Amino acid sequence: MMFPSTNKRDDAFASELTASQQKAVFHRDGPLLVIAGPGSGKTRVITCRIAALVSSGVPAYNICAITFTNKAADEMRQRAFRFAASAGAHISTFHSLCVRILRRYSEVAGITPNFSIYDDSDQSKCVKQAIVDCNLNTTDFSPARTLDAISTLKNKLIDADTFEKQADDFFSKTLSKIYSRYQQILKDLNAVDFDDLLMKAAFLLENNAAVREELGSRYKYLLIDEYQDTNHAQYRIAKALASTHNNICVTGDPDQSIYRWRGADIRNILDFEHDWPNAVVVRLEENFRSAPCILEVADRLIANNQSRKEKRLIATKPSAGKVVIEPYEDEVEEATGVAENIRRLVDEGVSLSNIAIFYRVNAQSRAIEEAFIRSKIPYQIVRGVEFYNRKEVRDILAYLKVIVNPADKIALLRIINTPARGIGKTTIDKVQNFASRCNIGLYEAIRTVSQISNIPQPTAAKLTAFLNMIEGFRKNDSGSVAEMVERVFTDSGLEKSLIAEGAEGKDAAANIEELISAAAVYDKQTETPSLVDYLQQIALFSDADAYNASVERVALMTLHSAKGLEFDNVFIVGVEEGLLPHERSADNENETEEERRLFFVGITRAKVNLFIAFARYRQIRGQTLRTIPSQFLFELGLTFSESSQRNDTSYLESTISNHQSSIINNQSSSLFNPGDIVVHKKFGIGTVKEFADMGDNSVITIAFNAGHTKSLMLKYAKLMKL
DNA sequence: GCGAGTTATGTTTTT
DNA sequence: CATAACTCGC
Repeated sequence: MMFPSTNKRDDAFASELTASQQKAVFHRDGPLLVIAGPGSGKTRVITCRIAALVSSGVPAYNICAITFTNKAADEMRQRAFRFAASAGAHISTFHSLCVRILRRYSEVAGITPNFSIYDDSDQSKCVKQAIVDCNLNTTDFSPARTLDAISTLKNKLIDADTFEKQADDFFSKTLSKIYSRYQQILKDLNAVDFDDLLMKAAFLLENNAAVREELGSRYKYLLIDEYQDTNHAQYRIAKALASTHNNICVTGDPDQSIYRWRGADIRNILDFEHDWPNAVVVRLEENFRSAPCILEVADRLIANNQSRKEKRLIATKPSAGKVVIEPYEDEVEEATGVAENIRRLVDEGVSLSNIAIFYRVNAQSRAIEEAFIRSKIPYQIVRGVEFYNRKEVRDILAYLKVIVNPADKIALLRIINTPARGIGKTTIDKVQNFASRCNIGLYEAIRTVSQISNIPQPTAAKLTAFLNMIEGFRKNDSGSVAEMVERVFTDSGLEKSLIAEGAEGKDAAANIEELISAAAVYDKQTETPSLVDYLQQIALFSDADAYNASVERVALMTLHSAKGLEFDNVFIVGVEEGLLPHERSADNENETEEERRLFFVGITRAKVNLFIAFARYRQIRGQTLRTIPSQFLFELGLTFSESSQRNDTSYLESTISNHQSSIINNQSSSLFNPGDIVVHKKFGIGTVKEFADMGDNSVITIAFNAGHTKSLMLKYAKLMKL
């Protein structure tokens, strides 16, 4: 059988395709479910499948592959398109596909194609407004929780009208009001949030047969990777797209489902056979990635999940590599230890690009970074959205948004006086009042500023000048995004104001230069570049998209971003109760199981060596806290010391031994005894020197590890005993 | 209208 | 602790 070549690695791989892999790759028509463990080559199977379909006569144009991140899409495109005939297949994420569909069928979808895509800070502003508009206050209705509830509804494809009908209790009724108002606000601003993209596309496909059939015959073969992490909206989109041809192929691993909190519904993959009765099921349980010892611990760990179908990980690699659990005293030593391990690996000839550090929360990256800077280890933090969240970048993007979509009031308010041009709060309020009285948008109101009676002439002139500037940008849109960014930067006065700021502004200006280069890359890579398309694309960027595998740097990322990647050497840090599993999932068994899957995902990224680290003390939000090793560590079936080898407990023992006699004498007669280790909210950890139990008036003397000794009134001191 | 300084507040993971 | 929101003086 001739096998289409995709890339070198795939060639080698193809010549030794297992029987199951062949079955999946060469399956032609009808539904196909690939249940595939980590490292089983499931993404490669999809890539090969695209090529196989093409070589069996299916035009690439008729193939649509959906990946989890833009990065994964890029990679798949690159590999699939090595087999030239595959070029033209549509490969993207669900969200990007929806943007494309909504733009193409904007009229039917009831949306203007230049819509803004709102990120969570924009969303938060809109929902706050919605809450206020409903005569509620944001203390009773927390914007974050409200947004969460709305997001959950949208992911289930329950729109505001439907929810209004089913809301029966007070809370639901209130939420329903906010939801409706929030949607109205978004509509007025010609904006959508992430969930709207899916919801609107799903409704469009379901309610409009013509669109559904047109897209169904365009995408005759639908392939979806990471299917275990799709939500209900994505499920319905997939179902609608595949309803005419039934050629749907999904791959996934229920054990790697880590986005339930975001609406991912594991039933999508579990019920696939039920949904598509004649589905062919292929299981890929062989693992071609990791050393047997790594798979062994992964297997033992995941076996602790109750709600799971048993699945084995079959090792195919020869024995090599190791798994170690390393205890450290605190997060600084942990980071230093990781750095030392890396130095050792480098001495053995390991390339930095073969090393990754995973952590549960982004805040953990700081200690690691500091250690790497000290040890001069080059690293890259995989946080793509961070760049686009910088103030100066957001400012420029807000200009672009207004140029594309003047109805975008959030963006307009951001730039109307940035840089300062004499349009202050009072003026803006006046224009806003006028706008709402006339029932027009803010931008339109500025256009008719002469009609606003109480704005003084000089201020009106400033508003008009601002408007003319934006209109000027709009008229001179050549299509090149880089050119536009550059023009906006200089003509808006932002460049000037940054230069005036001095050193800090210089950094900011450098970031804009970077933005211009990035835009230039976009211009070059896109067939018909446009500002609208550019803005809608970058709105969908994720952290994982920033990972650059080709640079000689250690990669630092969250466990979530690690999905789909692999490294020879993996470090997972902070494996402690409260962090992994995260404290917010402690009271819920389902959530604890998801945390376990997250750890499982992290572990199975490692090809050769796996280093798992935890610290006995950790600074969390400025407080040093005593930690407990994660329950997951004990589930790995390895032996490990619970105290750090380096310092052992000397740090504690030295303080305790000074007071040993008093401990014995006093027994535990009172609340606190000399020698007790306590934590103070502000001063951190310390040792009790003296304690006189006088009920409400007790005074306690503590020698804090920070160096000072303090006597505190017990009733105010809020101490925690360790 | 502007910006510095202060105070409140919220803290997981992300398309 | 880190950032956002807010106050107050210029």
